[in-house]
Amino acid sequence: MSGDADKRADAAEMKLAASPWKPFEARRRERDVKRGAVLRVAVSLFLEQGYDRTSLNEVAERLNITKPALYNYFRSKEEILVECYRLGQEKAMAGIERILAKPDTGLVRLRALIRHYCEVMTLDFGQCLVRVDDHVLSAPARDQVREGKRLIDRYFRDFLTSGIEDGSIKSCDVRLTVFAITGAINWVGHWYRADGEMTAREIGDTYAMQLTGSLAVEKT
Amino acid sequence: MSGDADKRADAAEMKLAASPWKPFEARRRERDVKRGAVLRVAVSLFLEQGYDRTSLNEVAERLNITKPALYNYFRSKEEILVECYRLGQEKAMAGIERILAKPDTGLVRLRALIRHYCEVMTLDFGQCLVRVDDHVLSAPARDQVREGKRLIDRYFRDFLTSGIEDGSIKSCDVRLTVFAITGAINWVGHWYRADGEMTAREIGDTYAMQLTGSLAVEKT
Amino acid sequence: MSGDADKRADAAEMKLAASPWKPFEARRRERDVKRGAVLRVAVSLFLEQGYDRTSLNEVAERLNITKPALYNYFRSKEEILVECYRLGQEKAMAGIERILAKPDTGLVRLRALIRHYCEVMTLDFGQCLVRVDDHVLSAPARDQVREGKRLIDRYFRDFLTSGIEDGSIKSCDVRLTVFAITGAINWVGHWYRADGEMTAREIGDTYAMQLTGSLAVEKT
Amino acid sequence: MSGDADKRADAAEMKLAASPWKPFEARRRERDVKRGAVLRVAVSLFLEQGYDRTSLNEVAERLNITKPALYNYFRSKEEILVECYRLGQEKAMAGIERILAKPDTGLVRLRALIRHYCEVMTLDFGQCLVRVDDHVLSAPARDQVREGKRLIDRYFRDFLTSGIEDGSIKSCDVRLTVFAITGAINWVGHWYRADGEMTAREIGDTYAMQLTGSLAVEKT
DNA sequence: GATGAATGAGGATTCATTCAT
DNA sequence: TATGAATGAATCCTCATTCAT
Repeated sequence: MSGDADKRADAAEMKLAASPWKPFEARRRERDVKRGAVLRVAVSLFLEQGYDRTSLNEVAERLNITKPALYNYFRSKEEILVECYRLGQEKAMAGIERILAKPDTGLVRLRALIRHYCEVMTLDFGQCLVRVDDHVLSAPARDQVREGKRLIDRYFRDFLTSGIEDGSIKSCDVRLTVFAITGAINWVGHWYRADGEMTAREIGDTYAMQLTGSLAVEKT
Repeated sequence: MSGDADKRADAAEMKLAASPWKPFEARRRERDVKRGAVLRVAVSLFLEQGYDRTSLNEVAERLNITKPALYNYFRSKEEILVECYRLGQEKAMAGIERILAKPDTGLVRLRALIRHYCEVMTLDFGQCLVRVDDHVLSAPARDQVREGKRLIDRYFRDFLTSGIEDGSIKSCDVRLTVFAITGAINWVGHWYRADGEMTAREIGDTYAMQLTGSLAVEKT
Repeated sequence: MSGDADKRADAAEMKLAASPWKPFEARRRERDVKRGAVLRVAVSLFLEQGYDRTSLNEVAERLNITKPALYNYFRSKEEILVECYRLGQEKAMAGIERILAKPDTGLVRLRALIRHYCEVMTLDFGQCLVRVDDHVLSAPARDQVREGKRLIDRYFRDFLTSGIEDGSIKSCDVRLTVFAITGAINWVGHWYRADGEMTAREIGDTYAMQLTGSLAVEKT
Repeated sequence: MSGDADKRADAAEMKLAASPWKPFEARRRERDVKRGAVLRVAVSLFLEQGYDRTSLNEVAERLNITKPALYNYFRSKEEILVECYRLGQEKAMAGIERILAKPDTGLVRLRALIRHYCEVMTLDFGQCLVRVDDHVLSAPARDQVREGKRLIDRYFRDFLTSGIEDGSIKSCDVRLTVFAITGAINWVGHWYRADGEMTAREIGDTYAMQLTGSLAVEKT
């Protein structure tokens, strides 16, 4: 029965026994796990109490480590927040890439984006994007974060514009319309409760239709 | 009948009219002016840099006074912020009262409220409502502020509901719809620039129609 | 019926009517009354909360005036305290002078002083002497106050010494004995309560005998 | 039998014995030493200048550290003072326990307590009990401190009472007598100078006899 | 990798005191 | 004489960050 599997286990054991240093890969993995844990705890506290009111001590305490230990994973408190923002934007971008992967009318894409973004807004990292004021960041970090936000915003605009061009969406003031849509769905990040009556999916589906209701060109 | 006594009374009245009251009134007026100036400077800095990043020193400096002088007008930094919130809410409520003053359908009222709220969102005190995270407040102050926010929200809900009842608005998920509308117009507070291409009025007019576009019952 | 009384009233009225300035004497008297009121309120607060924890604002508030008004009667907070000390010492000295006025043995005088000092310790100004730490004073003021305390202490010592000389008191370590006596009666200032079970007089009578019990030369 | 495994275990044990425990113990010890140093410096300054006039900066300066470093050892200035009080009370209680350890008449015990308490009054932490006004403490801290004072006072009362019961002390007004005794010896904390002519022991011996002179039942 | 200790910077708040009115 | 306003000084405390171990 035993065979390769056993051999591999043995090898692993020997390596472990032979050296107190875990294999390189494992160590990096472990490190990433811890980094992730810091971010999850941090973002949750930032949302709960605000960035400035959250001390690194509190973050560390919830992780059962000490404050300076955090500096093994992040260079500064600001870097932690920037990472939180980045993770939120990454989630958003992941969806956008999926949408871009297959050809569709602007309207369909816009609706898909709304649906996706609503789901992002139900995640801590997503809410971070709209609930933690980026004024707390230094100018360069703020610029970087805003650049990310602008990038996402541009897809809303692009999808709307291309929808008008391909005839799936009525002509309208693009800028104002995008603001209305993003405003409505950003707001989800403020009122959504995991234990509420609507799931992220339901909210997304509803808003996808409702927010584009008066934009869609009627199919005849 | 009259005589010396009267004369003395007259003299007193004149003196009273001329002097002891005016100074008092003037004093109070001057005080209120200064209080107002503090609030205007403060809210502007809060929006610019965030509440926690704004020190009372900065506020005082811009007013050409010293930090402790602020304590003549406010008991604490928190009280300053609470007043800013209150002023924003007051502006909103003033419009609501005007709307309530004359009878109208729910749809008309809702549109009027959107228009009005958009204008509020172009004012510093209005933007304060949506751009300064109320987590910086102590629990009791926060409760008070949130109560005010809820009050305003309720009118959106009321107008929408009564619109459905009076037939001017189509049946819909009230809660979600109100969130969409308020989200969209709260967002104005984030992107509006006084030197932008659209006036407050134009934004309000556009949103009043656009955000209710798919809700309005078509007149036949 | 009326007569002198009326005339006097008239005269008073005329003076008042004729000039807004009250007669000089009356003004000084009024001023002293107010000064006294300030001191009474102040000492009471000092005892209640400690000197440093008592702000002039509190003093003023209890008098229904404003803080700067106090500066009409005193040059500084310190002066207020110094006056309180002085009044306490004055009370003590008044008794001492009465004792010195009539010839008596050292023992009788010492007992009289104990009785008297116990009563002083039941007054606010008296308690001030032992309950308000004179460290709060500037060096010169402190020296002045301490000089006063030393003066009083010296009479305890003098009476004791002369009692030994005149044979009414047994020989003993004067310094230590005086410390024991003054310690015991100063302590009254800490525990005495006006609503307690013993009157100032009873405490004084008891201590006068008890504290000199082992000192008195038995009469045969 | 044994071999490499054993050797490794031994090595581990030695390391454990030699290093991880010692550092820990040493750390804690060092920490306690520093905490103690803070308290000694603090109490000395409190006595010298009064609590409110002593800034944490001064305390830190005398220790050659910076102000915030103090917060590694104490949570607040108040906690420092409370600890000072506690140490003083601890000294007093230690003596009381020694007295309680062996059976004796009330008179003997009372005299022993007086002797002991006099010595406590020559220590900074002891003087702190009577020279630092506890009004500077917050209500809860004050209650705690006063509870400690009451505890000690009770032993004076108990010893006196039991002395009356066992016939070693004459009947007397217990409350007033205890006040006289404690007043006299608390006062030691105010006038004692380390460089004075009497040692703590001499003062204690003298007071132990003198303050109970008129109370003791004559042995026949 | 993790810790305890220490630091420097900064901020809100209090308060005695002064001054123009 | 009394007041409102303003000030400057001082204090406690918090916190991100660093460093030796």
